[in-house]
Amino acid sequence: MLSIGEFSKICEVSAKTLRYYDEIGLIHPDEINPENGYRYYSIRQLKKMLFINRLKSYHFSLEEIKAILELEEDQAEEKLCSALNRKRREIQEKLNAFEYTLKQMSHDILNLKKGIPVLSYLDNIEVQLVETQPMNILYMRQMMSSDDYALGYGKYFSRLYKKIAAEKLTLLGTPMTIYHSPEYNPAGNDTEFAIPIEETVKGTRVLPGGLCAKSVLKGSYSELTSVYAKLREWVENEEYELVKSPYEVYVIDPNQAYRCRGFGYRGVFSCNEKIGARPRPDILLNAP
Amino acid sequence: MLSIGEFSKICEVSAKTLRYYDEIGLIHPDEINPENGYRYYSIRQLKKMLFINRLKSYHFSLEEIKAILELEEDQAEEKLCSALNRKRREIQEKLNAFEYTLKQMSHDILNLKKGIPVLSYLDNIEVQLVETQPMNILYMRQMMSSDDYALGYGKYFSRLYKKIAAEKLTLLGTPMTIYHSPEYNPAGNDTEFAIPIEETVKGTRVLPGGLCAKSVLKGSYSELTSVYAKLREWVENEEYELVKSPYEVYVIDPNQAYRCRGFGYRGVFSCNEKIGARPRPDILLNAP
DNA sequence: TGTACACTTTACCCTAAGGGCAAAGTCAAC
DNA sequence: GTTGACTTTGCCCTTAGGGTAAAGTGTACA
Repeated sequence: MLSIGEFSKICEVSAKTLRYYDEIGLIHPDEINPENGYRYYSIRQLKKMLFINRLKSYHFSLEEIKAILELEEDQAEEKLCSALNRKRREIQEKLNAFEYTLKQMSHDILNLKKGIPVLSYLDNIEVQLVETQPMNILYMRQMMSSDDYALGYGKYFSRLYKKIAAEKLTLLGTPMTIYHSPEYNPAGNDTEFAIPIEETVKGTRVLPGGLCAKSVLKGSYSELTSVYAKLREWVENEEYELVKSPYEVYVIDPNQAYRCRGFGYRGVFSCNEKIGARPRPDILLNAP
Repeated sequence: MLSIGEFSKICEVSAKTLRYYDEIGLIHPDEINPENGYRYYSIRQLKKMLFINRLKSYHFSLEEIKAILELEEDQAEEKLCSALNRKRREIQEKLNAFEYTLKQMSHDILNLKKGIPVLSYLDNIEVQLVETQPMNILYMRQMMSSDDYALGYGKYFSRLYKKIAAEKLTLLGTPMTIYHSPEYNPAGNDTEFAIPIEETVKGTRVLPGGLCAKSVLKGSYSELTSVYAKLREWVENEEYELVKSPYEVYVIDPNQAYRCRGFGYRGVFSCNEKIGARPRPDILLNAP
């Protein structure tokens, strides 16, 4: 039998870690001297420890590893395989996120070298007050969690486009999303996907016109929340008040980088100076 | 002025987070009502908050962000730029690590589908007892931290190869590393890089022959520690004892995946049953 | 004016995977 | 018998906040 120090050196794992793993029930020493509490590991346990290390290197949490180790013999292989596949997808996603981050960072670094501050685009966001006309839209309304959005844009817009094609309707503009939830909630947002069309059929409604604060964003999605914040800032400064669901119009394809975001506001100069924390979606909704 | 709730919604950051940032001195509300302690943020602070969010998305820690925010005006741009470059390299490294992990996982998954257990290679590690001959080696000995190894192999071996070329020496084998530290220490290991040659010149020594436990690994570096463990297991079972610095011979290029690892052991059947926790580098060192 | 409810405050405990340190007990070698 | 290496448990620490509670505050509405 090996003492904890010997076993730890063979496995290249610290003694502290081995004690911790014992505590959480991941790997229990084969023998514990009842007199002094010394832990003794058998060489048989080496393989288990190496397996744990392997799974750790695959970024499984200790809890996940414990679950894998406790699998019944007959289904172990199958479940391990599916766990590996799941984890591989997770890592692939993180990798993609890193790639995206790298792109953004490179963009910022390039700008900095040219002497352009990182957040300079904020000062370039122009907010305009516009009067919009009512619009006939084909829509689908759906609760969307924040995870759903990436896939959701493609899914729902392509459904709408299919319907337009199938029923030979007349396209009048680019797609848009209308956010009906009073505030952003990662768990779920009442989201409306819409495309302006000519005909009034089942599944269409009129998006009313009116006074609207408008900004056009040419840039990546990550800057969208800044535009949102800038619009709010403008609205506060100009002493307007948000009165209906904000919406975005995708000037180019939603999977591309050009977007246009608008809010519906009521032009009431005498109202309270702060933006209503909860927009009241009851008066009018304006288009950019 | 905006209450914490209003500011939090505009920035899409939780109120709890804002309080935390106040506590650690990252962003302090412009005004605090001395009567009730209510925090009030000005719209001017929006930009700072958006900047913090941007840096967070680049995986800067809050401490790093704080340091960046506290930079003097005149050097801010330059230091920000270098911080971004540093962080970009960090992320690139993580990305590379992820790519490597994905490769390994795919390899394991493929094996599992064929019915081959993940750690099956462990059972295929053959340990042999061999008698080796003394060898003349050209060497460089260096303290190496665990971070240095990736670059170190290339660096030191290429120096040795350059010397061999410059002095027209005769190559007799592939490169090897000898680990002189009594046990693995991430902070620094006494490491010897060596290449067997014919001539006895300055910078050569004789690597003594003798009894040696030998394993050949065909596989990725990540499996090396398992081979190390397997060798120790074998040595214990056969009741040998480690007596000199272990070493590795690179059958193919050290940047490729074939390696061969050997230990020097003294064939003493009567000695204690456990592997010495610290090998005693004083008797003999054997070649595979 | 009273009440209900939304909002804010501080305070305390929790996370994952151990690291660091201290005090006390134990083991093996000399 | 002594020394030094090893082991034990226990406690506090780490990141970036999340969750909850109790108490105080602000505002809209009847």
